[in-house]
Amino acid sequence: MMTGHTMKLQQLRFVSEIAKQHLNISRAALALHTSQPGVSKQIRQLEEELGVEIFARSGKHLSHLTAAGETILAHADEVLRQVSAIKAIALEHADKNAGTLGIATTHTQSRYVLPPVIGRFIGKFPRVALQLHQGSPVQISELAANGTADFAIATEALEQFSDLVMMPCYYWNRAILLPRDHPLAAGSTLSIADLARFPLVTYTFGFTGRSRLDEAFKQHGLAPNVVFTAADADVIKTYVRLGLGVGIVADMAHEADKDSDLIAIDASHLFAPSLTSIGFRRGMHLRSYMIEFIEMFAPHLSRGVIESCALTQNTQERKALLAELTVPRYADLLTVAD
Amino acid sequence: MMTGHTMKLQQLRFVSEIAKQHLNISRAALALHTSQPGVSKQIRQLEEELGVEIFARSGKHLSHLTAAGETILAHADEVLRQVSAIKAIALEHADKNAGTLGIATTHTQSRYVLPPVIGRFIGKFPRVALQLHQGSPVQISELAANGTADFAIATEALEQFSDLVMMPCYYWNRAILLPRDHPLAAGSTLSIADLARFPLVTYTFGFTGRSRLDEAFKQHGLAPNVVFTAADADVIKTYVRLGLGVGIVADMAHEADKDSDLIAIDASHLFAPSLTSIGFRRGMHLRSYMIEFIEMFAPHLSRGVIESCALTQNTQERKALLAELTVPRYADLLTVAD
DNA sequence: CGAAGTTACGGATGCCGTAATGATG
DNA sequence: CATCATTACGGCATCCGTAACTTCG
Repeated sequence: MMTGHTMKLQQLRFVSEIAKQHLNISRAALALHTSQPGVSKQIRQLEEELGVEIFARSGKHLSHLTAAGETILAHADEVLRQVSAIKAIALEHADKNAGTLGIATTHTQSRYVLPPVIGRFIGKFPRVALQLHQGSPVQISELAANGTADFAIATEALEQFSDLVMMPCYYWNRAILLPRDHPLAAGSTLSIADLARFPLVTYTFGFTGRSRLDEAFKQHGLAPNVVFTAADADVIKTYVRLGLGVGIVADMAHEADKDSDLIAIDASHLFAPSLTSIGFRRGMHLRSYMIEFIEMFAPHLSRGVIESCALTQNTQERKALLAELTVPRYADLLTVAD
Repeated sequence: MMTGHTMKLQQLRFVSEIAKQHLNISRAALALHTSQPGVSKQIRQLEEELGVEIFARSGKHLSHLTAAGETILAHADEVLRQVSAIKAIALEHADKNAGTLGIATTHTQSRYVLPPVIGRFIGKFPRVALQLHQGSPVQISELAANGTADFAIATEALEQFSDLVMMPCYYWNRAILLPRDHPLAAGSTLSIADLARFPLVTYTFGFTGRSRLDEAFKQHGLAPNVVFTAADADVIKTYVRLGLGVGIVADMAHEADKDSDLIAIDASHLFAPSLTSIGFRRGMHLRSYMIEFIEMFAPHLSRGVIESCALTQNTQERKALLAELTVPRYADLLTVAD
């Protein structure tokens, strides 16, 4: 018989993973829990069947994707997306209300914003196992993009991943936290210049809208004296309490009851608002409880809008869809929820 | 080890083909050149792996698709489209200018319209093997939809197939063909009523815009006396020459030189114009010579427009794209070509 | 020499085809 | 009883993992 060698899904997985692993077959094999030689051979078989090289070799290394490979990769990824959609659909129909939900997000979200949402969620979907992954915005994006998590929720650096569909959830701003005996606690309305005069304690760069903060100072030609940074507000508050400096945190992080020993001053007149978004892989099948989660988290995102976004290939169209939404501010969400 | 049973492309092919064959596994097996038991078993395995029934069984028959099956089918079809795109891409890169081009069309097109186009095409692409499939409009659609042909070119009944992307090529109308000694040959401008008074020879219903013709008579409350119908204009002309009646054929079918023994009268004032379109499977990868073929056939369709249409999922958007085109009349195409 | 890809080989999985069985109208 | 799906079974391809080889920096 002829060596018909009909294309296999595995082979497409291999192609995709090799590309994802920067053309390193060994890494790809590792990531897919299989052997290097197996991957290598399947790739060669696929290339033989297609009659085209997908990867260009220089010596014993894969140097780059060929032109054909570039295009094939895009289609292979699409195939894999569809396949995982099929699996998700099957789960959906096997049991609408059971499954898993992986959320990758930052400390701010998981510590302050998500608890009430997740509380309601597990109340309604007790048989959905929740996994919370915490990390930097970049890590979060990767977790969502590679399927470790279903959703990414964060404020910064998520738009870069073209594989992710991002939807706006709410605008928020900062709160200034002061010890009760701090000089600024007495003053009237705060200015950027006031802040620049004191040591500051805030988020590490890349976290929770830190870049917006820097912009504001820069616009006024001021250099903030940031003496301490942390990735999470709990740590920041601790150091504010020690008198190390003035805390600038997301307003979500201020808890009136537990932080009553600190003075909190709204700083929305000082900084441009930041936008927190939720994202998921393009073309991913959203299980119904996933959609409900989004609705709980961001009530202005309705099932219809979400599904349209999930299906729309074109980034421009998606933007148009989303532009019609009225995105709430976090403070307003709170009053509604209570 | 667990029986992991990873989903196979074959299984998706089976699902798709069974659905296409009206839920008849035997037919599907036949169509895919394999055995019924094999197909049956693979389907069960897939269903087992997914944990969902795709097909609902009533006794020993597949009665319908389950809800899950409906959705899964759509994704399976998409996977298969992508896979065939990958194959086409490979061919494309293996040799840009070699391959095959299957065109399914009617007699009118293949006999009168296509010859000059195909002449130019094989001049430019001598290493592309051309296959011309002839059939009724419905057959043509099926040939294109199931991949036997790459293109469908026809006037009627192509819009129904949601799997096909149709693009308008040209408007055309009818010519009246008369023997030189026919009474109508002497008269001035012809009317529908004139035609109704004589026996007519024209296309069989369902071919080459026949329905437009019937409409015109019906609008005037007239019943045409169609004494003979054929699927092709050559046959019609033959019978006109025998004096059997007045011929009504597509204007493309009138050849001034070869039909000089007949009187030809333009009938565009009597009938509404018909539109000939070219179509291909949605999402199909168009090889570059295929795009050039379309450009040769319908110069107003540029590569950019064609590719946009091929990629656009949404039917509405496609309509919008096409609405901006100026579709020429066949007669005008001729003068440009010469 | 270390890291990475390819070749060689053996075992086990699993696909497919033939034949037999069961169910349905 | 004819049609169609499922079960049973055996052969054969092929996929994968281990081990040895090669090539490049």
